[in-house]
Amino acid sequence: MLDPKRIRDDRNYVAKNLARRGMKFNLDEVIELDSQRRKLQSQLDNLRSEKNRASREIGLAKSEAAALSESKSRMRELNQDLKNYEKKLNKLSSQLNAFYLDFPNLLHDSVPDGTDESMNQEIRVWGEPRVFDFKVEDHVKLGQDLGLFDFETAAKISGSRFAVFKDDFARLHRALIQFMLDVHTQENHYTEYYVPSLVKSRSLEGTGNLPKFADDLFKIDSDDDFYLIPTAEVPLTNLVRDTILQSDELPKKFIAHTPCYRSEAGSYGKDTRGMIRQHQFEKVELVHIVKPEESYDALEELTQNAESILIKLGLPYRVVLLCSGDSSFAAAKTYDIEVWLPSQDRYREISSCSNCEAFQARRMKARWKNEQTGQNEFVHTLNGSGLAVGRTLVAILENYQQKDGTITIPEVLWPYVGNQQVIG
RNA sequence: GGAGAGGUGGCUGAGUGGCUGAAAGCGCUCCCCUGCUAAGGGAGUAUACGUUUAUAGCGUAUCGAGGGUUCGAAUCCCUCCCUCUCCGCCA
Repeated sequence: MLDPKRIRDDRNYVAKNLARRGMKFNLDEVIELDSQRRKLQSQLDNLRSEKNRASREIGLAKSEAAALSESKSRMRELNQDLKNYEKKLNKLSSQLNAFYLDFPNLLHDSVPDGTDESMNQEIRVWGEPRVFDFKVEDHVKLGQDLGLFDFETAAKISGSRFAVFKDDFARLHRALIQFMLDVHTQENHYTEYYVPSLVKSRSLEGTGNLPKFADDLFKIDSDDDFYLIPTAEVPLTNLVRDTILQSDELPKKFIAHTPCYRSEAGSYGKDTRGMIRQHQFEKVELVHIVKPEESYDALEELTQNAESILIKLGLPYRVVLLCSGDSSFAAAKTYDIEVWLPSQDRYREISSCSNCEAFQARRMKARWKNEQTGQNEFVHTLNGSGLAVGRTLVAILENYQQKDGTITIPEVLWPYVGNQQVIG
């Protein structure tokens, strides 16, 4: 959510910035509604003030019957007025709120203009894509030939966009999770959390997934208002919802491994083969809660933390800065990390690291006590994958494949798979 | 699922219809006193919105949430949510 004060005080900048995302937003209406709301509120406050004063007087002059009945009739009038004003105010407020929830975050000035993915800016490249002296296979063929992937059975059980791994792949998959958690907690100083995979809509509203992107989510069909999380960013960031943190508690660095569930509505035909795009996948998620002045340093740190996993695994990747049109709703600035996939002869997203500034914090009332100003101010929140486990597995299969169809396991994982060095 | 108890400020905990945004204690901050330490004295210490040059002042709202009774609700009534205890069931 944007700062309502900023919308009215700095409307030209806000309008220009929102336009960079390539969408139309009705600022004028919001500003008009907001000014109506404030006017109405102060009228209402005045009425309430009068009411409070009158009822205090009645309390003091309880015995004088004449004054009493006069006051009481005045009170009835007042109450009638109050009801009307309250009704109006509620209506206005919910209208306004709907607008506020609908606006995406303002983009940081360093974000390049652009309409789509093709206009993202390459920031750095790490590693050399391996040169193969044989025909490379994609992860699906590799896994199926080794008998360790089973998409048909997955489809039987759950339909399309699900996977079944077995044996060495199941173990490698688990090992990756363990490895990522260990690196981030031990070397990068994240605090590990175990969190719910089912969350209330309020939590999703806090991160910006609701109300706008309900179609991307799986909702539990019960009376409980539960959704499956699309990412651990949701429960992790909501750890600080409705709190006021002391300045010495910041920065906070959270990590959790969770399954992630996405409906992938609207992605029909995209990545239908294999396990690039699944309804369910595992992810290790990083979240930072920081003071505003530190958030852009934190974004660099977070991104490098995610990159460190790929470096250790020896997987070539690049970092791109998302352009205005490709940046997500809650983000002010996002770096995607893309890993090299030999079968596709290109880089594919494996992590997305975003600074949401105060956007999520304002929605979830996550604040800190700024001792300099004596004020409670909104924290900045950041999140990034560290990494998407399924896609990491894909990258390992493809980049470490050998001519005979077997897979070499990266050395850093050996301790996690009983020193196994080759699959197949 | 059955039975019961309860949700008040950073914490503990008073408060059953009227200057109660809320006693008291603890904690915390500042000041005073004391040679250090300990003890003591005083002041302050929720959040949001509106108004405002103002982190001054003023107004309003908030005692789990919503609704109702009343001139007036933390206090009475209803609904819901949550927590705890015991029993059952289950991972």
